[in-house]
Amino acid sequence: MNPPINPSNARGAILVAGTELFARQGLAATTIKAIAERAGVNSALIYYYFDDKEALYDAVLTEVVSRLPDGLQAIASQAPTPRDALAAIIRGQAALFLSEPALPRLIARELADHEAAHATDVLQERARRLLDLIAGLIRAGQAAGSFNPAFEPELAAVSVMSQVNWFCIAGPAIERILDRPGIAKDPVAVQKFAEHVVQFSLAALAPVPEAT
Amino acid sequence: MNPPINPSNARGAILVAGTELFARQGLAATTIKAIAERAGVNSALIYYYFDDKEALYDAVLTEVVSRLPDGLQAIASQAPTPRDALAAIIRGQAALFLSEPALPRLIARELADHEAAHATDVLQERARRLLDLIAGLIRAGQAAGSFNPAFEPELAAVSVMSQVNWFCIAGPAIERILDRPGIAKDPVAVQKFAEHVVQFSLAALAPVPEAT
DNA sequence: AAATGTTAATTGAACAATTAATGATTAGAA
DNA sequence: TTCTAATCATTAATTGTTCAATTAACATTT
Repeated sequence: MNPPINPSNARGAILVAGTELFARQGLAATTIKAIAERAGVNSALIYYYFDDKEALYDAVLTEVVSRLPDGLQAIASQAPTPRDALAAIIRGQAALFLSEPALPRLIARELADHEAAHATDVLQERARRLLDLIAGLIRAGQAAGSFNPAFEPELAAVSVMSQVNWFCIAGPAIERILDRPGIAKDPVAVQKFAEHVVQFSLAALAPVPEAT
Repeated sequence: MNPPINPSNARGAILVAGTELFARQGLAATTIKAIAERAGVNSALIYYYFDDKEALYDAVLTEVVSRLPDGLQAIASQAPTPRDALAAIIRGQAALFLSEPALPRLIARELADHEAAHATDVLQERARRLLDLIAGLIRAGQAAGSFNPAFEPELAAVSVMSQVNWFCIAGPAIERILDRPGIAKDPVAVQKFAEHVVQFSLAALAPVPEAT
């Protein structure tokens, strides 16, 4: 149904250019002319393929989101225990942000623009499935005695996801603040942080050992 | 040095209107005319008080940030233990976002715009102080044996802060996804989540009880 | 108190540049 | 030929910004 985006044809080039510019500058600050120039295309051609600027923005957003692999459900169900499943999801989410560099910035903009939300449905549906998956996993782990039942599963799921999400969205700022250049875009460093999140989250969810 | 912003004079009204509109729509999507109308002021007056649109944006950003109470350092040093200090900081950060509703959205935009960053210095300096404070606290707790020394203090600090930050920035989306309206703006609900973050983070940082 | 001069605050009108969007038109392929 | 893909030229509206002119505020002198 969705032909894979091909930058060598005009429509694909427009989508690619739009993705980069919208991610970098946002909807309002990005001009149709700039997208056309970057795509090596006449600006009127954009209106041949898309209704208007907003429609192109929506198309970019859904394109980026739908290009993401969504095997997280499968990955989780393959894992032997809730702990392993959770770890795999965290690693997978980090890999996902690495695979699509425009994603964190587009998400940050959508969050800030939540009133004039654009392609919220597709983005939000994905987020919902992910949160439900994690919350269910935590619930299962609690029932099995491998997670601390004191936590509300939904809130704990937010805690888990927020770490990777925030790290990727605030990446450039974190690089400067911690004075560790590359930590947010270097795949090794990102995966290392994901590993830290795994340890941190599993430690948080660990059942309390019959404390006094 | 900074007279408190007074919405009853023109300059203050412009700053207030600018804060709301910039937070809601961003720099490029917000027009000078819209700010002037909202402030009940002629649009040319904006150029009497500020050099240009960007200067107004910078002024808004520094205004919002500098209005924030920054007693976190004091709060932390008053706490008897690193655990208490960390808990107080988490609660304080949540209260801070509640006190300044425009802040999370402005931050999200600055993060997305990090190349064309505007008033990064003032915002970043605050973030740096906060992260350093937390990392130092974690280090101290590790040295005292009350925190698990396996964690890198800086990364653990990011993990702690990211939860509240993400919750406040992604608030409206979380409301819809979890189908819990009000959870992101209702002070009680936000403080409840902050309490969850305290429990989650302290559990994560707890020293391991001599496991096999 | 009244009048005056001086500075600050505010406005209306206009400008130049940019922008999104259209419609007519043309090259190329099926 | 007929349909798709692409360009050119243009438009109509918006935008940030400036500037001269006007009003309000205020201290000083009469």
